[in-house]
Amino acid sequence: MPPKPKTALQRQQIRTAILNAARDLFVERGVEAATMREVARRMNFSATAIYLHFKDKETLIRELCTTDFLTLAHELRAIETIADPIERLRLLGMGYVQFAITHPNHYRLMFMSPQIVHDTDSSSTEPDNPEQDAYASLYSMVVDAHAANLFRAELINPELIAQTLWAGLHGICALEITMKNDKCIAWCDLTERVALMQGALMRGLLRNHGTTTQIR
Amino acid sequence: MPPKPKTALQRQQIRTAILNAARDLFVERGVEAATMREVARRMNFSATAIYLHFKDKETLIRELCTTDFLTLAHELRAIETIADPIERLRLLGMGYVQFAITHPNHYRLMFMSPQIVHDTDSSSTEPDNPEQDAYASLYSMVVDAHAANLFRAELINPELIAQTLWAGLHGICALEITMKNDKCIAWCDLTERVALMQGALMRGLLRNHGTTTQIR
DNA sequence: AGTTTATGTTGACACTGTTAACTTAACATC
DNA sequence: GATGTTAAGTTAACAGTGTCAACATAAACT
Repeated sequence: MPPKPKTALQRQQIRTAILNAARDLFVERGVEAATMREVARRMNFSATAIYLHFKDKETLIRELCTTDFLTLAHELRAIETIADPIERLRLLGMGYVQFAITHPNHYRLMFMSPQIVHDTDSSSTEPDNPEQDAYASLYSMVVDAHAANLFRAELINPELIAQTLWAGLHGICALEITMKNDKCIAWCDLTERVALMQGALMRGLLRNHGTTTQIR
Repeated sequence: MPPKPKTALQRQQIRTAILNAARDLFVERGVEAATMREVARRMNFSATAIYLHFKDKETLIRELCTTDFLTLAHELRAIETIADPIERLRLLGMGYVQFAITHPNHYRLMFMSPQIVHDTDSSSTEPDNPEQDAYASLYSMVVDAHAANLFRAELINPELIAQTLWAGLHGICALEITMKNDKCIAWCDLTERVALMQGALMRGLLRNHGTTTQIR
C-alpha cells in the first residue's frame, strides 16, 4: 500500500468512499453495527486509517446523516412551489414521514439520539444543519399560513404551531420506527395514522374547521 | 466474602439492591453509563456476579424500567375515577408527559430504543408489560369516549384514535428529551406545547368542536 | 465425615474506539 | 543527486466493555 501525497480531490474521494462504506453498514444494521474497524476492513485500510479523514466515529456518522438529510431537504424544495399553504404543509408532512420510514437509522440518529451540544463557535464551518433546515421550511410555511389568517384567532405564535405539527408527525415516525414490531399493540395502518394526525391537527388549528379540511 | 445459601427473600433483596444501584447510574447518566462492572463495583461484587441474578445487561435495565413504569401506571390509576371522559383523557396525557420529562432515561429506553423482539413464548412469566399497560388504559378511555358518541362520526376505529393521541404526546416528549438543548430551534414552553397538542387534537377529533374544548 | 450445591471470584475472550510511535514513499530544496 | 520534510498509512498498545468457563468456598444434607 504505497502512500502518495493526495490531491484535494483524491482526498475528498476517499472521504466519500469511507462515507459510503459506513452507510452500507449503517442503513442495514444501525449505528453500533457500523464499526470503525469494519469500515476500515471494507476499505482495505488498517483500523486506524479512518481517523486520518474523520475525527471520530461520532463525526463520521453525523456527517453521513447530515448530507443525506440535506439531499432530502433539497428534494422537498419542490413542494415550496405549491400555491395552497395547507396543501403545501400536508405534502411536506408526507415527505417527512416517508423519509423517516425509508431511512429509519438516519432518522433515529438525527432526531432520536442524544444530541451533541453543538457549541455555537466550534469549527465555524457548519452553518446549515439539516434539522434546522427542515424545521425552517416547516416554519416558513406555517408563517405563510398564519399571514393568510388561516389559523384560529387564539393562535398568535407561529413557532408554537410549527412545533406542534412537527411533534405530531415525529410522534408517528418515532413510534413506528421503535415499536412497529411490538406485538402487544395492534398498530393501525401507517398511512391511516398519518392522515388522521394531519387531518385532526389541521382541523384543530385552522380557522374554518369545516368542509375544506376533511378527515379521512 | 462468604457464600451462604440464600433464602428466596434474600435473593430478591439482592436483586432489588442491584436494581437500585443500576438505577442510580442509569437515571443520572444514561444506559451506557450504567456499566455492569460499575454496578458490581458499587455492590462490592465481582464484575460477573451480577450475571447470577440477571441474564444480561439488557434484561437488567429492561426490568428496571418495567417496574418503574408499572408504578407510574398504578399512580395514574386514580385518574380512571374521573367522570368526564374528555377530562380523564387530558389528565392521563398530562401524567404521561410529566413522567417522561422527569424520567427521561426510563422513557428513552422504553419508547425510543430498538425493542426486543419480545417473542410470545419466552420465559412465559412476564404477561403485563408496562407499555401495553399504559396504552391499554389510554385505549379503554378512548373506547369509553367513543361509546359516549363524543368523537366525530367518521372516526369509527378507537384504536386509530388512541394511537393518534399517543403519537401526538409521544412526539412532544421525544423531541423534548432529545432536542431540548438544541439552540438551533427556539423551543416554546413545554406546557404550552402540550396544551396546544391536546387542545388541537381534541378539537380535531371530537364531535362538538366548539366552545367546550378550548385551546389555550 | 463426606458429598452436594448455591454463591462467588479469577481469568480470559472477543470486541470496541482511539492514541502514540514507527514506516514509507513522494515531493522540495541545497 | 543527496538531503530533508511531510503526508499517508501501518502496527502496537491502552482502557474500556459485556460475557463465559473454570475454579473456590462455605453452608447444608445424608
